[in-house]
Amino acid sequence: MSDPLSEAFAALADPTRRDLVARLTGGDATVGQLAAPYQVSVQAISKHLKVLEHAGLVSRDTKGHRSPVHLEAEVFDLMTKWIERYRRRAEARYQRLDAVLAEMNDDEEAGYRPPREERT
Amino acid sequence: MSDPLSEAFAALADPTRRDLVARLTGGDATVGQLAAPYQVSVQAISKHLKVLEHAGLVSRDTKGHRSPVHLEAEVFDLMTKWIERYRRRAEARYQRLDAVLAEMNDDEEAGYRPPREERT
DNA sequence: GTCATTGTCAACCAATCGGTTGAGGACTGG
DNA sequence: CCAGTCCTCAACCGATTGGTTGACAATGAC
Repeated sequence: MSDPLSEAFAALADPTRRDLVARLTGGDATVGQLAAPYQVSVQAISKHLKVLEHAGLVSRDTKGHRSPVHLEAEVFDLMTKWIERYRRRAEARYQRLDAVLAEMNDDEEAGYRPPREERT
Repeated sequence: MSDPLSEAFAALADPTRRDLVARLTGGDATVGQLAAPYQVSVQAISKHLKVLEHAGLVSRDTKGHRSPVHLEAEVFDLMTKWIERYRRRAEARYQRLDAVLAEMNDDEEAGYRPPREERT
């Protein structure tokens, strides 16, 4: 996968993982505590946490087992920024089309650079 | 997949699809125009657009073929709200832990409702 | 030191995904 | 009407995903 934004979005595309994140806003928790309410195996939750961790949404105090998991705010910012940028542009185009034409022409359409690097 | 938030996040987990969205902020476009810059087949892009459409990020004027695709802002809001909610809580916990304890206790931890419905 | 608890690793499985090719449907332009 | 263009549908393929079970490493309690 490799790029941070893809990993972050993919991590939150799963309802169980979103639920884990939601519950972690209530405070750090161990894997066992986190796994308890679900019907799937502890191993499955462990995998989910690994995905969230790899995406940078969550971190662990690596002190042996029983290690608490806690939320990281940083990557949320990344996503918000991406979404907000395009959302605002989409709304702008919709609501006052001509008013934003100038802005548009600056960075879009002219000299398109293929999809390898993110249009950050 | 079924739930809107999962579909939206999953749709944006792919770099090509994010790039399509980014380009559509520059204005509506046909499938052919959208597909041109990439090296993959037109059919592949058509599939990507179907995913974006199904997620509600994009809509099409169904008038036959050569139909333009355009961005929908609404679902972006959904995602932003979800992310912002937890991001803010994560930051709050991190920066001024005790100040938010009251807020936390209101809706978390007491009476956990298993993961079927989203913790909206 | 012993032993139960906690969590991860590994192998496997069915389902989904992103891509391909091939065929065909539906407009558009003459 | 006919030809060509634009797009989608269908079938297939390899890789990834979310889940399982089983084994085992490491910590904590006594």
